[in-house]
Amino acid sequence: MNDPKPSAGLPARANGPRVRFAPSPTGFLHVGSARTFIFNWLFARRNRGTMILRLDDTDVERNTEASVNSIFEGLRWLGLGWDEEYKQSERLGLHRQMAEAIFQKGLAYRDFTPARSGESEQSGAQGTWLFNPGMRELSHEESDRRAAAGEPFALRYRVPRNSGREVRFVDAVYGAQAKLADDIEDFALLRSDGMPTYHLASCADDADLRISHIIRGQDHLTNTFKHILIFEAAGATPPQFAHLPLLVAPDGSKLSKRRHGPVVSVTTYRDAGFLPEAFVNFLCLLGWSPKDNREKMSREELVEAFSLEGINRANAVVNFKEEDPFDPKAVWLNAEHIRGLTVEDLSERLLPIVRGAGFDVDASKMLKVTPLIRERIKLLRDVLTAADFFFVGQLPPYDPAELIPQKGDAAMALKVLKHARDVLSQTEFQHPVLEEALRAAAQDLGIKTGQMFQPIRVAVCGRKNAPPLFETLEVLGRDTSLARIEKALQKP
RNA sequence: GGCGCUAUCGUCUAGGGGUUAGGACGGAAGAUUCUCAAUCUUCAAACCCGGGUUCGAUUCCCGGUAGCGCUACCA
Repeated sequence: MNDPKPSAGLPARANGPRVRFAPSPTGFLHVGSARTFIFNWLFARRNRGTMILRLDDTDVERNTEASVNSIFEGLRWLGLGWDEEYKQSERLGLHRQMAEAIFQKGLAYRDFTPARSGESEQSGAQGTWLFNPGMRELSHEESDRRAAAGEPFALRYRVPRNSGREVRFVDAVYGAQAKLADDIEDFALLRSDGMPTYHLASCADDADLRISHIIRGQDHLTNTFKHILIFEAAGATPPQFAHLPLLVAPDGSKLSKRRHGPVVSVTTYRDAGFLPEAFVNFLCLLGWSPKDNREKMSREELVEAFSLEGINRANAVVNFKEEDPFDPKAVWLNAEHIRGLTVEDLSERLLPIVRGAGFDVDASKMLKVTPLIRERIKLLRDVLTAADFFFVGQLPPYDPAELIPQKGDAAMALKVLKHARDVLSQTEFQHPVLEEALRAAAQDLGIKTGQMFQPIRVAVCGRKNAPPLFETLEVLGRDTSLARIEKALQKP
């Protein structure tokens, strides 16, 4: 059921770049992860490369099936697809092989120190735990003996000490990077239960899958030095790296479910009525720019314009508020994309939402309502508040005072509605005809058109702000319109 | 603490040794209009600080500050 979907865009070339999105299934699909996926996908499509989805599920403790489902659900909604799919937990043999090879070369050592219990870390307030000489310098004999005796151990990379060695790489976004090996700790390759760590598994798979470009969050920028060391120890050529600035909350902190709630989950945007293409567009503009002032861009335009050079280096704020959970620009872009949809397309997307809310509406009715609200909704779900009166038999109660027109009184409202009833009962319910008839009616009564239309609008829609009156009447039809006017006549 | 990264309007960003520092969202005002929306016009709004280099720095260099990241047998 989780089959990779065929990707859109140019077909991949056999010798094109290979990129991967490698989420760890420990939660729902995060907006930051979605953006990373999108940038990888864009890069792959732009360069006729291959997009790979790899579940980095080596943390048995925290992985959940629900999370795997949530990630697929989110990715499916984005509708971008991928070409190959792997699960890290099914490749453990490969990881252990690489660990063993590194160990055989003497570039890693067994660490018999018992694992630190979760909380009690933060030990060396004075300095970093770079390495433990006792374990690092353990003799082969003793190391073998203790291992043979079944004592558990973690396998650690033997990072060069006092060698003056600098580990370097060139990041496509952040430029030349260098770090003294002395500042890199002896990180773990294998846990004492034999499971590979993220660093090992990730590098082993990247090498094995012939990943050419690693495009991922900037939180991995400093980890990359360790990865270079691993690739080197395994005799593999490191891929190219491109780190992405992070998405952060308005206060600059990183987005977290606990602190910021559902706005960090992709499904929240889907459920609120974002168009996937608008959401993708929005995310692209966070930390990347086409540099030509374009904002609204289609998928094709994004693919065409995308390049690593356009990626920015500073973190980007997702500008949400407590009262206003979505970034205003995301909402605006969504409205922009909605307006760009054909009536048929929009109507089809609206229908399930309207039905889901309990309204009994058929496709042809929806198709007639859609053009009246297309420019009035920002999120798909807005259809429920913008067009509800089209879908109900009876209007919910409203304040009769609303029927009174500007600079008018209850008597005028009454006069207008009575006249409207008479006119509408013998007018063809068709937009231009209705307009002509009602304008004439206003003239008859010697009032302004606004004063004429407003009471009718409220009587028929139950509110002051609504789509244009004549189109609305046409869609509503004579029976419903007259019944509602009749009902309004009982009110004041 | 150590190491690394970053710094242009409130937010997303363009730019780059000499510019009226550009665009967009949001905000304000106005036009249009049967209300709302859409659309159009206008306005307010920014180069973190301090030193250099230079005839000239927002731009280049250094320092500071602030923010973020890594510093787990998480990823």
